[in-house]
Amino acid sequence: MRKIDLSHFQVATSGTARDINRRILLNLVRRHQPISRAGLARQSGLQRSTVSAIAEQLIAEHWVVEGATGHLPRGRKPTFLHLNSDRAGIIGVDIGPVSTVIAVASLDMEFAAQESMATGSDAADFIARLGRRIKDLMRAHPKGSYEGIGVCVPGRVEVSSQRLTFAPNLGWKELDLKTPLERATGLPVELENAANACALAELWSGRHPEDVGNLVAVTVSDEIGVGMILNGQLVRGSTGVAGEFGHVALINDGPQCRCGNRGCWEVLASNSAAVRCYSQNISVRKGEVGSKSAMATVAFGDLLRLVEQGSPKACETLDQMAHYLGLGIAMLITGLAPDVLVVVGEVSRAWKRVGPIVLDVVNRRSRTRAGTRILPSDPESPARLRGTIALVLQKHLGAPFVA
Amino acid sequence: MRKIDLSHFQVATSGTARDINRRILLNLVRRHQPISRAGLARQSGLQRSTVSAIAEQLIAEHWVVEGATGHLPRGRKPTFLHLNSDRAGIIGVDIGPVSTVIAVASLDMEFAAQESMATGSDAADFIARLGRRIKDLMRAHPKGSYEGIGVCVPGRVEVSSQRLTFAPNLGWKELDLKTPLERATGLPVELENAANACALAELWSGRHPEDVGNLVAVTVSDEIGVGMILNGQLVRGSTGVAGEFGHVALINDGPQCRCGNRGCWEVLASNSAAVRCYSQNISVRKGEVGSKSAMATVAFGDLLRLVEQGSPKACETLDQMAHYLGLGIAMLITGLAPDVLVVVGEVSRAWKRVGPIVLDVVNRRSRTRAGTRILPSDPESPARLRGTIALVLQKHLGAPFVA
DNA sequence: ACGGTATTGTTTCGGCCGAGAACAAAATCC
DNA sequence: GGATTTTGTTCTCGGCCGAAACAATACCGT
Repeated sequence: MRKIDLSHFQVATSGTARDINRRILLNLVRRHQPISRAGLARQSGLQRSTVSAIAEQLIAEHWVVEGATGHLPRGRKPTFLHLNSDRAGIIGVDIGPVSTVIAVASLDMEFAAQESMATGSDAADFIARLGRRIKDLMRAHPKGSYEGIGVCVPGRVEVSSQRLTFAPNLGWKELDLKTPLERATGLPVELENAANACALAELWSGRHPEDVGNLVAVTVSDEIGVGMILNGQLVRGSTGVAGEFGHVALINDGPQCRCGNRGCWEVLASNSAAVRCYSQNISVRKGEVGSKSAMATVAFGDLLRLVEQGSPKACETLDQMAHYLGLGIAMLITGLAPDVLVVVGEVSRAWKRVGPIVLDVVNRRSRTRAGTRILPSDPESPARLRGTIALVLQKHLGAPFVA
Repeated sequence: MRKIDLSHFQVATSGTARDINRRILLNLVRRHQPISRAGLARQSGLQRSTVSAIAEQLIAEHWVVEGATGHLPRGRKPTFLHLNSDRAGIIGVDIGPVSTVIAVASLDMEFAAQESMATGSDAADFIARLGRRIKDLMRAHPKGSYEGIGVCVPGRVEVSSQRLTFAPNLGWKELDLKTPLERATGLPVELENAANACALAELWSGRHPEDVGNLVAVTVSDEIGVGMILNGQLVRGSTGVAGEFGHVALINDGPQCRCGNRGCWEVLASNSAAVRCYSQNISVRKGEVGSKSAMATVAFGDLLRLVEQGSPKACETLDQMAHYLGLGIAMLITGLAPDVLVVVGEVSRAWKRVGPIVLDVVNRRSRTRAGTRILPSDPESPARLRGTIALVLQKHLGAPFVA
């Protein structure tokens, strides 16, 4: 039960009931399609007359379409309803430190096109180029209409103004991406942090059969980000800085983190932490401590390849990374007890090796396992990008804001 | 924006709009009383006619009463509306390991009576005694009617069945308190974990001028519990086991915790941790390591008294406890970025000493302070008990569940 | 003193919406 | 071919909000 926020509430008007039931039916169609009007009435508890009226609206707006007629042992044939996934397209933009991916998806979250461009350090220039690329992409993939643009960034987004407030990896700070992009494209823009986007992707794309209301996404790259969905909705904190569990110190007197602390989860279990650890490992071997050349040559992808080839040093490094990953994950599970925890990032490619170690640590660490399923994100499917689509999708499929 | 849970949703009926607006108006009366109907219309954005209709209902049900008429420079005198705090009473029950407190409160969360009884280890006997005491208390304080009973326990409550599933301190396990108590008293019973109750207490009792939507309560006793309110609502996790941050390991190779881990926050910063530390401290002094007699004599309250008297050993112990408290609080602030974090428990009595240490640790630890205010709970006002009242109150004042 | 004006609270009407019942349509079974 | 069953539509009723008109008070300036 939520407390009503008296500085930001929404009264009910005569159209509120319709809005609520409309969204419920749209979700039921999405989940159970193909489904008849009578089926919807059974599933929802609404009267068939009400369902028919709402269905008529949804069909008129092309959200759903009538499909084949079904077949029953008795009685009149039902006409099935489907979600009209081609009603409109959604643009997803995943801004990374070096390159930015732009994609077109349909309402069923399937991608129709995908291309990438350099990010660059000049923010104004980037926004201009991005706007042009998006317009070109829309022209190349005519979809009838476009619902909006979802954007994710590796940084923090201020929750009310939707401004980017903190993105050390991009070299920008205090930037308004939303307004110029909306002006350039004429579409509504939704901005979100990358880890949060991953959490949304898992929430909305049907990998989990039953509905999960509590889900945590851990993104592992050169940073560690955490996106939390609790009570079925994203937790942003009042200022948008929630989820910085990557900067919780897990051990005393650990390595120095760039946040100023020592022993942060991020400085122990991120990709760059693994690379640093590996470099030191082999440098020590070769007696060239601090050698810049050795440290610069290995990327995290290389390390994973070395593990596949059976390099003992690389395996040792990865196992240690997995151990530290487990420590942080154990913290999240004991504290938040989600139904599902997904690990996103290149490590998920080596989950056959990493997974058991993480699970072992978590089992030893968290008293009440809380039944959390720990899953690697599908490495083939772009989690962040799917999240940007979900970001736009939830405006239509999410629960309406009332009271 | 919340995702609609298709296995547990609520369609809108013709009465839904009224329910929503009614709750909003009731909250506005609570916040801004005394307030006229026209004032409510301005605050809510509803039409005066709608406000009048709803006000008529609320007055008929004695939720609000008409009070004095106001005075304006021009125009008709407004008739002020007040919350009728004596409409009904609420019973609050705070079950502790040794004693249980029962109280009667009015709708404005003011206590009219308060008494305590022994808890005991026989659960069935306890429930029977509790039921009798509540009925006696209601007879002694006739309130017209009673809205319900709020109960908090130092343990975990399964979220759907409202059964007590885990309460090591009480010696009970897997117990249904709700059903027998409802049968005995004829009132609806709401059961909740103690830390969650404290969080609710802070959320609903007007210590915070603006509405806070993100709030964390840390209860420090012989255990450490965390109650989280994010996006304006309690986070229980799907099984009701969220908030066990007390069992996150903050240092490597710390003392053994009874949960099986080492170095848990709870084993470092709880009252019993401080007592253990102090006992070891003075035992070492006196050369009687492990002496049971020395360890048994000191309670945490005694330790606080010794601090007040300026005992160096006691001060040292408390400072260390404060340091570890700060470590855990820093974790919560970096991860959850709440607006407010309240510390509940006997330590809050020594906040003048503890507070600065906690603040210092948090400032050094959390990169983005997120503007979280860290407050001690008022030691005089029973936080857990206030929470049990809030538990019942929110059924009427909380946002309705739709979609 | 008296009309003008501002404000509050009520009344009335129109429109939206869901509930429910009746009805038409369509298919199967006996 | 009629009984039965299921689907989908139509129609009426009651609940509710929005808007506007109206009644009830006050104060102010002349």
